Amino acid sequence: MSKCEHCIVRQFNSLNTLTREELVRVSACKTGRVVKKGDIIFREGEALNGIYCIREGVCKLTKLSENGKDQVVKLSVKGGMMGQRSLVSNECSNLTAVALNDMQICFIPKQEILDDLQKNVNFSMDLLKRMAQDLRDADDSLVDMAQKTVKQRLAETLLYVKNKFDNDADGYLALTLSRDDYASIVGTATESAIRILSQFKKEGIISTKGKQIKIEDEQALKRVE
Amino acid sequence: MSKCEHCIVRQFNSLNTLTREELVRVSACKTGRVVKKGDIIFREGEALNGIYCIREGVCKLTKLSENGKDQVVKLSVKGGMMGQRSLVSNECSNLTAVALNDMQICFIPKQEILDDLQKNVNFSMDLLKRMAQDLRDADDSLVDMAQKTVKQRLAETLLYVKNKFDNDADGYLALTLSRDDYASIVGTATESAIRILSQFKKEGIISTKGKQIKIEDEQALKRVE
DNA sequence: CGTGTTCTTGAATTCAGTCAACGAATGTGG
DNA sequence: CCACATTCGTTGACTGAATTCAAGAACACG
Repeated sequence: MSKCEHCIVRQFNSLNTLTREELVRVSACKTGRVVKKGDIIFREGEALNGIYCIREGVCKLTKLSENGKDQVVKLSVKGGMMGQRSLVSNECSNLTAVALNDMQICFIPKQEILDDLQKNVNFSMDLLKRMAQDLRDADDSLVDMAQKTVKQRLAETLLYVKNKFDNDADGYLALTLSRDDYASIVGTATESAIRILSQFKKEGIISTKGKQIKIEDEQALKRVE
Repeated sequence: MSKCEHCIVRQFNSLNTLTREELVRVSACKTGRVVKKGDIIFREGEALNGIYCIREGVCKLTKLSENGKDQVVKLSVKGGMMGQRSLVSNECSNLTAVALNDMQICFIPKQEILDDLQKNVNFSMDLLKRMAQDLRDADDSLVDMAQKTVKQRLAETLLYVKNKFDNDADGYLALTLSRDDYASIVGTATESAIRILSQFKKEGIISTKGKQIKIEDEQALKRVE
């Protein structure tokens, strides 16, 4: 298994602030894992005992609402970390992580990270900064969720996916999500999401091929109200 | 002005992890301020240059959505801190703070806090923990916002206010909010909030006297769906 | 091939937002 | 202290948005 100190993915997250020695120690106790599309990495309510670092692939972090529907709270991608929040507050996971792709992830045990947090101010400050950013993002999403229509949120989600994952060679969104996933990100019923997508299609704003989506008129999406 | 090292409010927030000397230094550079009900403490987009510590009173943290409506993201109370997120990520404020009561607040300049964050691991870890908790709360709210009905959210808000602020001598909620505030917490139109409140009233779940609200049947509120 | 999942559409219904109007409460200046 | 203006709370009627239920088509997979 490759070593953390040589891992390029690290540059995208807080682990980049660790010293060489710290990385070597982390590397020594980490474990790798391959995850297939659709697999659950961890579940809401589960004790995590460490953090995950995503080497490859994408996953969704969801939370089950009381009415039994999953709500996607965040998408995590290559270079991302998962489980920091639970680790820091010493709680069980608040979210469920499900792979949207085939993935490769690393697991770093809790104690190692806690030690580094205590000893390396750069690390704790970086984690603090990223948590602050996550908090801002969450607040922004909250406001969108509360104040915008399903149509607006879906338009924003499409733009988000395009910006974050770009297009594939044919111009389709590089990250392919099911209609269900879209609905669960936007916070609506699957049929509602589908209905709006087909409306966008009719208006020439997007085109589709199976579950793949191509954005034809980005400006129009930005103008949706 | 009273000194931080003697301030009892500190025990409710991260400042409690500071050493006596650090507190003395903080105390020396802090400034106090009295804020009247309805006053704006800081605005979205404003540079904060420090953090606020609430000595007395309650305020709402809101964010303006694109459609021009304010959404309440959080209520901050006695002992709470505001502005940490912006300080940590070195950004302008993401939220507007408006006093719901007459308040007393203290302001501690940025540099002082940043120094302490660098030097005192207990402090940075505590802040990290609290930020993690805020993030969890935000995620939970997000899911509620996305998946629950206005009625459910309003019921939860009433329960939240009761639990967090308790009742006054007559059994009315100790924190009196305007119908507008309730609507803005729940993320709905004022009339919708009013309509549901009068429905609760008709069902004997709550009673009202002017803008004051008394919860008559807490269990019924918990059962709302 | 079936068989199950995912996608799609229709119709009926419920939910929530908007506009309009009015009374009650609150605050202000004379 | 009163008259006025202003805000806040309340309700009705209407419209549009979104959910639900139902059913069929397309697709994926063993």
